[in-house]
Amino acid sequence: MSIDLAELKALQQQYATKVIQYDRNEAFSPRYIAGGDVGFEAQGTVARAAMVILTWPELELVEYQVARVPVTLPYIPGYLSFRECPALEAVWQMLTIKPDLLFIDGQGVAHPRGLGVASHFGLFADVPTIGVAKSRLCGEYDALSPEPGSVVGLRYQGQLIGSVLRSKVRCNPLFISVGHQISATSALAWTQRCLRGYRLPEPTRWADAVASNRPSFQRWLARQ
DNA sequence: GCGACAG
DNA sequence: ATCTTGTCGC
Repeated sequence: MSIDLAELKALQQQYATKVIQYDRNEAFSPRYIAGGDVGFEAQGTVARAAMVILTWPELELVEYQVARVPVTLPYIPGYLSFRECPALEAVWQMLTIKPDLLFIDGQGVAHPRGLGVASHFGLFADVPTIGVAKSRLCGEYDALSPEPGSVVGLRYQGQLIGSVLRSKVRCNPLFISVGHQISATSALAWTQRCLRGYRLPEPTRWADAVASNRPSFQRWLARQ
């Protein structure tokens, strides 16, 4: 049976109206901040989602989980959340510690219909989320200065939908956008606060390390 | 019709 | 995303 994109599109438009783009609670001090990422294996037939729990403000890894779920949809630009959310939901339920804030690898509202994977999952899990993408899906932005820390707005159809941040020198910028239950200002601020000298903020960096079993994660495992 | 296009 | 080694540069 073929994929009914028109149906998924209608769902996105419906879900998008439920996304909260302001802070759930002003000036909150999170205890745990999480990161989520999804990879694929077995010729792309299985989605492998990883989530990590870090303490704030130390940003030390205290828990990680990995879930494998059969893929039900191919990658179609603009419909990524339907492909990755099932796996993200699976790892989410495995966590013994639920975070106060979750960073997701991908767009939040910086999406043609305002429902990137960070927003879609935040809505489903009812948790504040921030979308941190490594490349652009839609929108335009002015040239970015080479200095780390420089930021410019991401616009789409006359609206400000996110921020383009040079998190590290000589690295391509990050595309930050509201996921759910957070303001655009806070989304950018928390991303900056979670930066520790690498291109990716710690939550997303660790989630990627776990999902891909990178050396940094292997070393952490050995020390446990 | 042509180019763009998260992971 | 994934397939994959070395290599140039800070």
